[in-house]
Amino acid sequence: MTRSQIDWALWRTFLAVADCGSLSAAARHLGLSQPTVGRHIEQLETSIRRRLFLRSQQGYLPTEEAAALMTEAKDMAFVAESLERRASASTNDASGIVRLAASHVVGTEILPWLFGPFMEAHPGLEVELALGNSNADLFRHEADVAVRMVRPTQDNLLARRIGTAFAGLYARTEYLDRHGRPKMLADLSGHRLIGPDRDAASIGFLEGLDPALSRRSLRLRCDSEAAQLTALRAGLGIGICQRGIAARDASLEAVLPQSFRFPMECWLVTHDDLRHVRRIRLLFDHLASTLPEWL
Amino acid sequence: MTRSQIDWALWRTFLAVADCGSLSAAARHLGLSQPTVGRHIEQLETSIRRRLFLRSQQGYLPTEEAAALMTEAKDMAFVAESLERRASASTNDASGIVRLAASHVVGTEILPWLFGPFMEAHPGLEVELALGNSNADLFRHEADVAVRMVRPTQDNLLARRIGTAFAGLYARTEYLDRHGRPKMLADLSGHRLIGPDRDAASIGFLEGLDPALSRRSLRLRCDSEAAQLTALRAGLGIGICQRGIAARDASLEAVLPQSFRFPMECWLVTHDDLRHVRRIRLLFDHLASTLPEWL
DNA sequence: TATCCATTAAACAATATTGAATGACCCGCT
DNA sequence: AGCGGGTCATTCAATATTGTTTAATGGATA
Repeated sequence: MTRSQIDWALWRTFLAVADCGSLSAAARHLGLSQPTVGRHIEQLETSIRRRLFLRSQQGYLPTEEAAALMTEAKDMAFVAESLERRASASTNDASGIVRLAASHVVGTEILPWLFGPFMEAHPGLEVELALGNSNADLFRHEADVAVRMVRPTQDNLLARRIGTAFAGLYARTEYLDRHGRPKMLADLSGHRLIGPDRDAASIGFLEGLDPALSRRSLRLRCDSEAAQLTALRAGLGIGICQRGIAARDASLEAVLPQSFRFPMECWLVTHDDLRHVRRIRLLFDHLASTLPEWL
Repeated sequence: MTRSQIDWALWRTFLAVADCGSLSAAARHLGLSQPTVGRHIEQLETSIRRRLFLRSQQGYLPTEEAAALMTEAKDMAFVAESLERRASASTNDASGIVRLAASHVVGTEILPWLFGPFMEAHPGLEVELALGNSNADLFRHEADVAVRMVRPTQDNLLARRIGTAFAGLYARTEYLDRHGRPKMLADLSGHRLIGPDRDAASIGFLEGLDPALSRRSLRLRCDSEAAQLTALRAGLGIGICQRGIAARDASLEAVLPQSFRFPMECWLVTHDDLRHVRRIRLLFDHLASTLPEWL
């Protein structure tokens, strides 16, 4: 069943020391004393017969071996946190914490607008937003519900198709007034284009749309879509934006809307076994009903 | 960083009690005494202000709330185990435990044959086989390396395409002697077909190949592919089998090999950050070089 | 160079955790 | 009905863990 011999608590202080960089800092963070934290590390090191930190008067420096364990230790922390969160609220109460994962853009541009009436209706509920682009978050227990733009493949996930978001090219009206409005795709080459930097997925996606849209053809490159959006709004050039978001911004104007438009399926995802947890169900259903009109 | 307040060790005994069904059994299993296990549960329950077990003289029965936490608690155990395993062996030693995930069929029919020379060459290495059909195992830290028949979608995974395995219809020669050899697809309907039971993915897949292959057309249904294979070998009927496996079994004979043959990409997958861990790399490379000829 | 602020390490006392032992209970079996 | 095997709860002493305090060390700063 459980074959592990090492006290799980030791991993927790291991993580804290590695993150904080010193016994003392970790101790403050964990609410323990510096000697105990030191003893925990000692204990862990003798258990695994391996040195995890280089000691110095300036703090504890993780060895390579310790660094290799960090991702897993973090996972452990995620699970613990999630476990605690789920345990602290009843299954069928409309109270507790719900953690929602989404991309930066969706999380900043759309979601906040949807929470007003929801939080009004359920005063006991707390919502946490975990923004990022990884789809791993549901698996790593970083969130209870996720808004995703790709169809989830994993089983043991409950997914509902919310609708289709369309993305297109947009630019600030002032920019277009000054630099002209492209009439055809070829006109784009003369423009300041905004797009991804080194994110392989996005670049590949862009080139798939039109081979002319290589990475080098972009004048402003940034992997943060939120920053790209702000750049658009600042009038720096032409870039990709979701139609729904652009539509709600009077300063933005569509560019070549008929020749450049691609759909993105939008999915709402949660863990299978959380289906019947009241607070999660509430958020899930609320998003399912309100999100579509924002796409 | 770590917002959890609850001692991680408590979750460990929580899991043990829920799994074992009683304080005493859990205590034996954990190497603790029955009173401490009881105190742990008490402590956990007061921490989360929720009752996790129904007490009785016959043992501790998990409440619904506790049941809802089980998957996560198990995940925690997986991570802890994996952490311990990875920590106990040096990054650049050819020693320690490597855990390999694969389907039941691959794990029973192919992999054992590949380990001989490998374990000979690396006496310090221990190999664990985690057989199952879920692709979640890498994520849930159940394994270090996985053999998968679908292209892995997650990022932060290192995947190498091993080759293409072909699957086709096969039956035992005796069966075909007695019941005749189908000459065309339509002939199949008169035969005893062996296939999946309720596994939605497999059923959908089968129907996609040929609409005639509905679930009802199957005479022996079982979700275990290994059992299907044994049924084939027992001469119970016609079923799907990987070409490589069937080729090594003289009693099996291909059925309609030209009209029914579908490819499955075979992938070797590991975590990104484990690329440089010696023992994992060794297994990965060994499989990459020996597996293709067995497909 | 002297001082201050951070760190780790060591020693000892306070505290919390644990285990052993016990009694009470329930179930199934003979 | 009585017995054996399993369970849980309680008590108290043994033990292990923790915190406090101290001293020593290194780096930054004036």
